[in-house]
Amino acid sequence: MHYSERILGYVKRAEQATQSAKERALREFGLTPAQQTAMAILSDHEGITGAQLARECDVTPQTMNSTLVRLERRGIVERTPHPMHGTLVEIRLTRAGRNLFAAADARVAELDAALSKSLDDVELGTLKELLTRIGATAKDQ
Amino acid sequence: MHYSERILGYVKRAEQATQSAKERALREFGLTPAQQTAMAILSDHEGITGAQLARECDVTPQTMNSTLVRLERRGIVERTPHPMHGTLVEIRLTRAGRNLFAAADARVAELDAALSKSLDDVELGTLKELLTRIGATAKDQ
DNA sequence: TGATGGTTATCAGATGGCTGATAGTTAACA
DNA sequence: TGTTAACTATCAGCCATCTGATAACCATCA
Repeated sequence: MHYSERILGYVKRAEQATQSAKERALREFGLTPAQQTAMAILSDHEGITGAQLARECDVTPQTMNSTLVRLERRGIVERTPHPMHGTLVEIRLTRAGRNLFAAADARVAELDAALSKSLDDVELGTLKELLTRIGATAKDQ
Repeated sequence: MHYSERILGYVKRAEQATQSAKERALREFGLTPAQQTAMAILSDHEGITGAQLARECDVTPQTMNSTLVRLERRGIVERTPHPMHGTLVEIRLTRAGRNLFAAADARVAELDAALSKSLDDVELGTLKELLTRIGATAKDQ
């Protein structure tokens, strides 16, 4: 199989194109795709820890920590030591963070809708299913 | 649409899982996915320039340059000034680079075959087509 | 001829991802 | 009780990627 026809390449190219579109959409908010993803999880899980957030975003705790440092510097999230547990640090969106997220997420939702419109409903479901299956297979390798 | 059901996320997760599998497969050769991709193009395009290689790999010339610096340091590629054109630099795999690529690419082909086996032939074709379409739509955004 | 614009290579600096390592905390159990 | 195992946070360093900037070169055409 020539490398240009490998499924690995198809997935890679599609991801590059879609994430790049997401990056362009987020630029006006000063956010990167990774930051927006972390904020989306945070908006659903008040007071989550960094390690849990990393698992939800499917990155390492170290990667998540570096993202959080940047978001904290800008006053988008705040980290407070857990009241009972000595090691844990609870993470929350600040008020400014919630406002920024609401605006940015609406823009991302708009992009996602535009992407989805290039496929009909059946195709969209098929694509999600096939991507899930091939992702699961990859994890077993 | 809740963020967990967005097509952006499905593509991202699948890419992360498959590229991570590729990274694990390449580790024994001391190569990263980006390096292997550049070597694959080089093996097909003897004497290509950095800018052309960047376009083929769909990255910026700067990104490709940093990858080439690393490959050159390890004696995997060589860069020689174009005989006629003053600015251009021709890039080639060295003999060692060709040998390394042959071994590493066989391993990647094996991984790709394993991933492909989780789908039947029709599904594989469908996946490629849908990924191509959604990627093209993303580029228009 | 010479100026303009497009291409190439490459430096610098930021971000996000990884692995490896360290230190502290908690929980479980012999 | 004390030790061990697991988890958490975080530092350091590497790689890949981007944007922005610079310098050199080439081609075209007024």
